[in-house]
Amino acid sequence: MPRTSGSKSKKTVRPAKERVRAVLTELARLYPDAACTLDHKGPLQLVVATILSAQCTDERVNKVTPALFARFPRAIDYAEADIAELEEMIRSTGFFRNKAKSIKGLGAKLVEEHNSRVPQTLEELVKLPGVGRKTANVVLGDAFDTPGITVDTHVGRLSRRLGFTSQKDAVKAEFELMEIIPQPEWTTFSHRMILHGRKVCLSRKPKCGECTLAALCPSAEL
DNA sequence: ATCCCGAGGG
DNA sequence: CCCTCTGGAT
Repeated sequence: MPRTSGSKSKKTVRPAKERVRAVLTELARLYPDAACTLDHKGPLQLVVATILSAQCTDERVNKVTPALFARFPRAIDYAEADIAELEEMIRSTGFFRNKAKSIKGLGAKLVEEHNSRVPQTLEELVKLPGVGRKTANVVLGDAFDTPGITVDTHVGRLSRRLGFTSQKDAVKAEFELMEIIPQPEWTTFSHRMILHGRKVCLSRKPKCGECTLAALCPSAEL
């Protein structure tokens, strides 16, 4: 079915290719070693850490995961976990009841349907309890080396400020970004945008004065 | 008061 | 589309 002229879907004006390239180059210079900042070993720990990271800083997640991973090393351990104990161990990350239920359900589903392994496709990952598109992309990129753009709060905000997209919807933004960012750079792009969002392009008070992307940024206020 | 690497449900 | 779930930091 062809798209009719009356479509109300908003299409972001595509940014100039040279400007996109210049932003990517500067991000690479600023954050050459950008990588996942959630402490983890292996896909299972990464999924759990990423579920915990919802509306919570990575720093705080990293404070609860050592004890958590030691207490529940395998998928079956989460599946059999006492929900109250699990809740208590992750309480400080917020949304602890939802997260505990998700993680226990995650363990159960991995055992029952995935041979206790974390699946490696977006479609399967998204069907796991507590795993949405953002979490799935993190796992694909950081555990399975599959390119993916993780549109979290930072990537969404910075992409809009940079004029890379106007979409507030994370999935729409992700698709628009995939069209302007070369695929091999999707994962590092996400990490670099997140780091820049945490250090410079802050949500409330962006530090445009000390931002080396300001000359390339249509939202910069100096 | 607002934000942090969201997801699920109505 | 909206709302709710939660604690910690600024």
